Amino acid sequence: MNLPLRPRDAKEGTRVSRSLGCALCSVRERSVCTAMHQKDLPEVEQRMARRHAQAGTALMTEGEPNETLFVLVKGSIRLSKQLEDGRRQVTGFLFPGDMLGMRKTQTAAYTAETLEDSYLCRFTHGFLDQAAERAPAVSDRLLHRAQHEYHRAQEHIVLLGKRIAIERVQYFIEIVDRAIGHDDPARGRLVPLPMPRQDIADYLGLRLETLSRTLGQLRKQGHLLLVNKHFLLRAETGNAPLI
Amino acid sequence: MNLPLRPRDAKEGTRVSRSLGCALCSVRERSVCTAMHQKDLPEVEQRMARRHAQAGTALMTEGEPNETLFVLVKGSIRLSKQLEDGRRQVTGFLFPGDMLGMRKTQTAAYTAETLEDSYLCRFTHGFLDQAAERAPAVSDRLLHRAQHEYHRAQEHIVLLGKRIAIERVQYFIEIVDRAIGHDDPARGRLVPLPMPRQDIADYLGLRLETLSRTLGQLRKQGHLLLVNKHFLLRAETGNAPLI
DNA sequence: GACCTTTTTTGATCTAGATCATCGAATCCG
DNA sequence: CGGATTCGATGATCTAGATCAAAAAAGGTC
Repeated sequence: MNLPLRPRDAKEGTRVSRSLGCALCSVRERSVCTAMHQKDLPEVEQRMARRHAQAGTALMTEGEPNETLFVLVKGSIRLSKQLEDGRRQVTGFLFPGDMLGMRKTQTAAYTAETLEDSYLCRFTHGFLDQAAERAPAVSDRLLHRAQHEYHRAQEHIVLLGKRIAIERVQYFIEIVDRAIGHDDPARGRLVPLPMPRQDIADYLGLRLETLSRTLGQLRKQGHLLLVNKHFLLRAETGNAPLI
Repeated sequence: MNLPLRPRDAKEGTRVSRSLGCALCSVRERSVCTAMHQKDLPEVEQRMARRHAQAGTALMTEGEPNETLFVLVKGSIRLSKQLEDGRRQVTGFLFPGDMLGMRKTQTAAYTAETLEDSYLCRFTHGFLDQAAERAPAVSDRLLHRAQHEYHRAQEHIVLLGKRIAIERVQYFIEIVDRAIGHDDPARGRLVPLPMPRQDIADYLGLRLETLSRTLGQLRKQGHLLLVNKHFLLRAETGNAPLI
């Protein structure tokens, strides 16, 4: 089978990212930037910092202060919280268009780390406050995204509180598929899984072994095809098994 | 034992609520209102609606539009989400000072119902937008509370994903104790539980029977004293068992 | 107060998923 | 390239909490 390569080539990424101004940004309509006045974009471009972050970069650390808002342009981020005794819960994943650090905080509630080489735009909250004064839609946009995160968290709560293992795994694949998006029709139903199995298990409240067994079960039942560690192919919804 | 009565008498409640203006409101500093200009309070008082809601009133329904922001002044609220097949997950509880409906929505993500007779202040989002233009702190306040809800949801995710039954129950008592607060020193470590056991179980991702057994276990071990269905007395932290 | 309904507690048993253990497959690196 | 290391899959067994069943309390009603 001919696998599409993940577009993670750093050099190409850099070029693309630098060549596109805000006006052409692929995630503009999902982020705060959409709320800023068109005429302010040049200043926005000047005041914000574009940043390439290698896989594994901590953007925010539980318990430490955070001063900046990040807009994830390309890549993916893992959010997690640590228990006193070392148990770790992954509380969410962020994909292109998602934002991080909607509000300045003294002690961040969670840790955020890139899962793969990623591109981000950074804004200081000082700049955002100014922007909000000129365009009140900026505040609304931040509130909108915060609310959105809250609703995702509530779905996660339902998942952990009420769903059995196989439902959790299916729902997770659904989420990633929707988040990474059908914007590329050539991609078909190929779902990328940029995170290791342990992260998925820690997100789903399952042990690694249970996740592995459940994925195996879904594969045997023809619901999906595990292409490799980082890609799976979903079967058509309904009952047409793959292969 | 001499139990303090729950202050749920509707007539008394009404009198208290009506006699206090915003300036004397017990939850003002926790809600949006703290962000409004002092001189605007008379208009705020005129434009908002005070409301007494009986136990069991639905303030917001999953899937239906919501136009108003509520500030809970007295009482408690249950937030829940329903699965297709009827399974229900309680996603949160609100206590005095908490807010609901930070943003106007076409389809609410969850249902909110009062657990006991409660007092609320209602604001239309139209009014809030005006207030935000005059005082930008209003927007920030809403964002702050939305963020706060998100962080609570993340704690809930950790609870459901990583904690065992006894930890969940202890953590829940801790939350309620902190939320309903130590503002009344005479109350001591008496924790009110305004919700039925089934709601607590549905919040904790446990079956009713498991919750009941776990509470029994904590009681036997001397960590708490079940005073009656709606009140329990916590032992001092550490190891001094009650009784 | 006696009767009925609802809520909570307690008991007996079962099972989904955890835990422990091993093996195979990628990935890394000199 | 080959050995080391990390990551994922699979097998055997165990257990926390679910499920099924029933009794005991707590409320409500006439």
